[in-house]
Amino acid sequence: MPLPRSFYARSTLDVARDLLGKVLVHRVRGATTAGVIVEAEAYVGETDPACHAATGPTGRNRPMYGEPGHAYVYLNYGVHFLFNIVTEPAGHPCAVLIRALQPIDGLATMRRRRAAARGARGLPDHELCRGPGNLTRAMGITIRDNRADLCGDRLFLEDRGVPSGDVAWSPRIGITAGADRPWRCFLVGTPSVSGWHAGGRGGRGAQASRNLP
DNA sequence: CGTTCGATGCACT
DNA sequence: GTGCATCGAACGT
Repeated sequence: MPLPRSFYARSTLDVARDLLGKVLVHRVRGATTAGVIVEAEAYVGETDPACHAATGPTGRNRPMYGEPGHAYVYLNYGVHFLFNIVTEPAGHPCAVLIRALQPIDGLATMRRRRAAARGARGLPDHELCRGPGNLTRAMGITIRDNRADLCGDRLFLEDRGVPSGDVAWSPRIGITAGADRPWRCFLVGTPSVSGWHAGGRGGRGAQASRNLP
């Protein structure tokens, strides 16, 4: 059962944190894939220099200005689709980037898609949806899913009561502008989480906390 | 281990 | 024409 739109129509940082432990489900051509969200990043409106809305409304970022609970998907580096979830009431151009999943349904489909893309074969389960570009590939999410209503029955999120572990916040990965804002959150100790972990090498300031940054 | 770098498409200036 | 919210192969230490 999809999460209600009210779930998304809240503060982006709250939604990002609450998405951890929720399950992303994609049904396409009879194949279902699903995974638990273990890592996400908040992009918070026109005043956030890393947010696509920092330049004001454009053709690309238009979905962010619309109703919450919709997908914002775009092609990045000409290679990878990145999947975002639009948050906050319409008119507030905010979204949460999903960066990693713990796969739970359709592992064989995921493995086939990853292998078809780059010939990546024999991947361990925890690498199938590790990283924002990898998870869209494994889940079969493409530009066709841009603006999809996540309150429908094709691409949606649901609460399966997965026990959520400790949450940590850190700076966002792969950006330059706005790199000082600790708006990446993840479940500590989950092998599917991309990049560096709290307390991991580099010690780049991840804070273990259930609270907001 | 670590860092660099090419692939590849398109939105935006 | 410039610059990416990436990935992983290839190289250096």
